[in-house]
Amino acid sequence: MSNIRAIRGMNDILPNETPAWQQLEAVVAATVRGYGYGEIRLPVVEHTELFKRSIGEVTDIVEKEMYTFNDRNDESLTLRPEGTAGCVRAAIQQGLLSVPQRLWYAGPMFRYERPQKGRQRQFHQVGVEAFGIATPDIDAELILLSARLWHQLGLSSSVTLQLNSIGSNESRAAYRAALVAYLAQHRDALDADSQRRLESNPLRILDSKNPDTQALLDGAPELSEYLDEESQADFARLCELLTAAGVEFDVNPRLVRGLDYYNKTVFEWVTDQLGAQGTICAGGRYDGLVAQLGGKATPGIGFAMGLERLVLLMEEVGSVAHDSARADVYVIAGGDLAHQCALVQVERLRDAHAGLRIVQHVGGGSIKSQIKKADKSGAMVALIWGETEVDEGTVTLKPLRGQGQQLTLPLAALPEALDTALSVES
RNA sequence: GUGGCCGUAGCUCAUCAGGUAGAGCACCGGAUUGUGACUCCGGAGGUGGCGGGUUCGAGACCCGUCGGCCACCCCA
Repeated sequence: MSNIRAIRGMNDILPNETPAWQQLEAVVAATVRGYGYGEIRLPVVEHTELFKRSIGEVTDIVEKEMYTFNDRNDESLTLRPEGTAGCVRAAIQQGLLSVPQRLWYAGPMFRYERPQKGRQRQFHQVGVEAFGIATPDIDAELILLSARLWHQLGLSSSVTLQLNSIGSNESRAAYRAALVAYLAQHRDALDADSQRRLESNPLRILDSKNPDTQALLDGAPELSEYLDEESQADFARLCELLTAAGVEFDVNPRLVRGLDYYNKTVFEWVTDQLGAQGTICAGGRYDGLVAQLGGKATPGIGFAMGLERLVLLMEEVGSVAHDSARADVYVIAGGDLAHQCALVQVERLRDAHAGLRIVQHVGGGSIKSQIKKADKSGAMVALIWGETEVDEGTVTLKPLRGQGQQLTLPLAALPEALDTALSVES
């Protein structure tokens, strides 16, 4: 019958792709460390209720994109569609919020969406969250951190920062009413999706891609006119700090968020090099979320970035440092006895040369075919044990790149000879 | 959930008025006795995504289904 395939939208990341991921992950880990953020590791599965209460009941994520199921105890569980909710839950539950906290995490997220470029059903995010700091200096810090990441990854010239403030819940509610009032007068001019959102989530109409809808919005009330004083002041301060730090940004008054918990600062890093899924990183403030999930009122702010999209972008701009070699040294043996002898010596070599990639040929075959494998492995040198070498207690060192000469030497001389061979050839 | 394009060897792709498939790369072996890269020779590998239909006959036409890509939508 037909073979079992991976689940749609849940991709294998193959050995030729993992170096880019490792590169990305290493840069992220080093950068967040440099800002004093601590890593937190969170479950992939949470109570469904957590996401309903944080993301919002009427969002698309909760309504139609979550992997929700009942466990054997008949409890409704959900594969996390994003990381902030779980992070906040853990911070409350583990009592991390009595002092300001800077946290980060990485891992797979799950959303039932139609797969396309830069969008899959299991995808990976890195999230960075800061709790207990209400002032906009932390907003600036997070954005500077993200900007540094792009710099480290060679992506700075490929991304731009979109910035906005969506204000307090009260000011946003007032704006929402005004927007609905305006759009309701022009209901017929709205596209079908926007008409539907008029009831469910009118602010989302602001970032509609429909040109007619966007044109209609030109005459609509502006969110910025409804901002409360504090939000205005904080946003101005944030802009000031970013400018002082030399971070360029575009204020986009129609930038909103698809998750309900955001307030005040929202931002997105976008690129035009990935097609339709151009947001590589997005976040904002969520001052009400901790209290909403049962914790003591604590301000919060954070962002998440999509690792698949970042890897795509890194490949797009050629900032992936790929080295095709899988080995530094390839070990060849002629016959079982020689293989056994080589096996022992190679383990000693690994003791002495930690970090060196030593691949020992297995599965037999002629010396010729083994040398072919050695060549294809990308190794700089081959070590050969044949009958002669075993009898004489020697080993043959054959350089595979450059014009070094092959030589047979006593085992005791091998470590040093290997060092020189590798340093000369590299 | 909607739409467009697509689904032939491991990979990239071809072929043909519909008559039961080919190339390049990769892989394996050989070109005298234990030595790669270049070259030459040879070999293996496909129930043409899956199921049904039309036909004397289908990979080629039709329908369905699954999958892929892109876009809508959504969002990281």
